[in-house]
Amino acid sequence: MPELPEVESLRRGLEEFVVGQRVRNVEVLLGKIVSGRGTKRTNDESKVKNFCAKISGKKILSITRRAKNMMINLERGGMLLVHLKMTGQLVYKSNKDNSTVSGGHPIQLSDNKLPNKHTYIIFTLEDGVLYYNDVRQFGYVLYFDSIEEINKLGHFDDLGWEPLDEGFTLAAFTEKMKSKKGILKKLLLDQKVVVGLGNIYADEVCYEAGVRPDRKVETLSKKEIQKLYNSIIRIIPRAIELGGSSVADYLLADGSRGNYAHEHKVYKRGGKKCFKCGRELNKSEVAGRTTVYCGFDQK
DNA sequence: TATATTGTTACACC
DNA sequence: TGGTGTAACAATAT
Repeated sequence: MPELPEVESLRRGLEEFVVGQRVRNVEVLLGKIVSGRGTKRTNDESKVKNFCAKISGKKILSITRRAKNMMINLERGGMLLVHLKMTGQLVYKSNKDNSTVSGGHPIQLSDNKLPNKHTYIIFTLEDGVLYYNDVRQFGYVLYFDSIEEINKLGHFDDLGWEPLDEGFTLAAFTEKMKSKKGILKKLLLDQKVVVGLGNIYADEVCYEAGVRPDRKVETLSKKEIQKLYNSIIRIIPRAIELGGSSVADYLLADGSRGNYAHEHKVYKRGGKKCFKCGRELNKSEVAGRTTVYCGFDQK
């Protein structure tokens, strides 16, 4: 489940390998991935044709990110908007040496041939191949002629603060939380408030802050809001630094696994011992999501 | 074989 | 309006 740290790690890795390369060829193996967002997508042949035609021959200028969206910026203003949703992967494999990518990091794909049955887009670049894989097919890779075209969709309109941006201050966060009601975890998962948290980091943030994820926001003290804020701005960069969380269907740009999973304190640890007090961690459903917290250390 | 899983959107409901 | 809950998307692990 790529959340912000995973997307940012992938962005940084890919940037290093593919920026400056020209796209030689594009092959789309599942049309719906490139034909829209949401649940009403279809395999639209004309959209697929347009997608390939617009991208082929263009040089990759940069890769940027907004929330969990990645933008692969092409020549003449064109760009790809990539959302991995839950199981999307972008894997770059260098032609120069099948076992390595630039930078010398080993690519751990020897027993994981590409393309595989979940490969839906193949971008052939000058020095390698970029694969889009997506087991559950919820993600998308869309082409736009300009950022204005994306903005027209209102795609980014409702996104809240980037947790790493200067605008995300304690004062602003506090004010926002004070204006809200409802379940804390729901607010943390709400991309309209702060972007980038998903089910893993929402639980991790609550644990580190010592606040139960099922607390009502309106009952939070100023100090608790501050703890939550501090946890967000500490955990997100730390996770990026470690290359994101390793989950079963997520790989880094170089094919390796992220290392943040080793630091998960609660995610996937329901029933296991709390690292602080040794008591059994509580697993339940909060805001419609599987949630793990310590009933003793989190108030 | 049934169930849990999860990012996001759509939509019904109060 | 704001907040809640659920379905949908799809395939896999358990």
